Amino acid sequence: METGKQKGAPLPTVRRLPTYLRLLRQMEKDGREFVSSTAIADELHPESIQVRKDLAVTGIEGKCRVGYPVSELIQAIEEFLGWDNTTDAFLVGAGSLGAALMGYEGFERHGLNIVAAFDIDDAKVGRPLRGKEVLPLSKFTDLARRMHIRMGIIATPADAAPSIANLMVASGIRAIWNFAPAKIIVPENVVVQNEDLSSGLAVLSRQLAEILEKEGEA
Amino acid sequence: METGKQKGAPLPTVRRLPTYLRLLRQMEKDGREFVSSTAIADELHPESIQVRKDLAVTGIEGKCRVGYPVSELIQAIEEFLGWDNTTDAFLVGAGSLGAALMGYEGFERHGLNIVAAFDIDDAKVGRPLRGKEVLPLSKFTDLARRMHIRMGIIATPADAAPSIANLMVASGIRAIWNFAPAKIIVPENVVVQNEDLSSGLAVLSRQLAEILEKEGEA
DNA sequence: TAGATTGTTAATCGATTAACAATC
DNA sequence: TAGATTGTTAATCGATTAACAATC
Repeated sequence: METGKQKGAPLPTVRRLPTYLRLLRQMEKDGREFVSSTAIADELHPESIQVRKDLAVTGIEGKCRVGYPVSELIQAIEEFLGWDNTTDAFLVGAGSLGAALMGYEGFERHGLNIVAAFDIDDAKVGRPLRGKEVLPLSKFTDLARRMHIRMGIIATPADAAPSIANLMVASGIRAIWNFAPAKIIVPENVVVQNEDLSSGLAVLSRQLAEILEKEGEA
Repeated sequence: METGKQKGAPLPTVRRLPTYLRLLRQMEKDGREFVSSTAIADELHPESIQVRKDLAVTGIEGKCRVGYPVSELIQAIEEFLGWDNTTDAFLVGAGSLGAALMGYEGFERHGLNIVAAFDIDDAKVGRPLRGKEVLPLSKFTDLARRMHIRMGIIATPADAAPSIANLMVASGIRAIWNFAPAKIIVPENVVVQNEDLSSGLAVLSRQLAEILEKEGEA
């Protein structure tokens, strides 16, 4: 019996896998059967050694002088990420961000299927959002239980996020994708991925300030 | 004369600064004048030492037995990130993601002002998006030059992203916030921040798969 | 065979965490 | 003073990169 998270693949590796997957699918479509780590690196990062280390987590072995079998690699990455089966998800917050997420075509390729959207605002309930009816929040728990929903997406304003998270946990949700800039607290057996836009903007703003500063000096 | 990026603050620290900023602004509103690293850590992460290390990059010194001056810290973080002045940005791609970004209220607090949206699709041009008219892509360069726009946001489908990036660079844009899942190539004096949703989803999916697997075994 | 490529083992690098002296 | 808190210096940890033997 293990306690805590048993060390699997490094997190940065997991984050890079979707990029490999995208490239590999393109290559498969182009009829390519094998690809070397250097060929992948040429397209994505400069270092092939990182590609080999990353791909090692899938368990797929490459062939000397030939490279990795493209189709097997695709399958293995999908399986590793749990993207080989579709995961149904409920989304809360039928605002513009919610609409964008509902409409994102890429998710189906990632095994994600947002089956329903909920909102606490009666004005939004009942109206269709991206072809699906927006449901009242009061129906969340019952539906989530009946449909065995495991994943929840929070696209509400920040102040609503903590209580929505509680609702999700109470409804049997085990993974929460949180787009609200708020801390949410969940039990040990629930996982959270925070998607905070301001982090990325901070990095970009800082870098922009740096290059402009440098040029100002020069 | 330095070549390459001169080592500033660690990237993870920069990514955490907006979270501190949010908390500090709340505390300022509550009338708090000083805050200790342990008090911040209690709200955000478990370790106060990381807070102290992170805040050190701002140059603000705390007082023993008292903590850090809240208002000074807010100002210093804003200045560090270049959020003390407003940055005007152009957005390309007037789809649902573009609409969500245009409408995100949080950006004004981060010194970001999306002043115009562009689209290559004539059907979208002319119609208002979040209160601003959508302009034809053909006007991008001229307007960007005249308004001295430094930041561009790509919210187009993946296949359009590389050429939009080229357009932005040619128009004097120096920082690109890329929401399309595509690699874009820019010259050395331009910075890019890729915001790839699939990375976050990969982490979440993998973790969900792990906990469900673990329970299945148990 | 020669050479390209993988995968393993070791070295480096950077960030986090720990220890502790300094200070009010 | 005693104790809380900072900031510095050192230790640990984890990821990336390098070196190189194994293989086809």
